[in-house]
Amino acid sequence: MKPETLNFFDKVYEVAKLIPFGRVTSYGAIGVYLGAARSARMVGYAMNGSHGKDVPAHRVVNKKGLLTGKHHFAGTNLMQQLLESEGIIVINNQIQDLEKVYWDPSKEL
DNA sequence: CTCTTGACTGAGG
DNA sequence: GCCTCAGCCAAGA
Repeated sequence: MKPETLNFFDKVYEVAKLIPFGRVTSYGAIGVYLGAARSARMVGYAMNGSHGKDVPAHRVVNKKGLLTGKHHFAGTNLMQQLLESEGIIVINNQIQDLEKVYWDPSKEL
């Protein structure tokens, strides 16, 4: 693994791991923190490799608090249940009180 | 190098 | 509120 390869994907995992319990963030927010503000899609794409790692991908949602990535989880509502187990209310694939649970790495770190 | 694919986002109808 | 379009950028074929 060359140092140059230690970039996007790994950084995404690092940030994801730093998400506090009971909080969520958006792909775009992570992208901004990584210096790739326009690469929100890449963040999500990177999450594809988050499997097998201790990356809480369920804490990463789109900017509207919508669980757009839930289809990548095993069950139909696994992602939602994981979030609810952390005290986050999710209704119809959308996070409630998003402002209260939102965590922006570019501001919190 | 070119083309396709996205777990995105914002603007417009 | 819903749907569509366009811009964005990295990785893989």
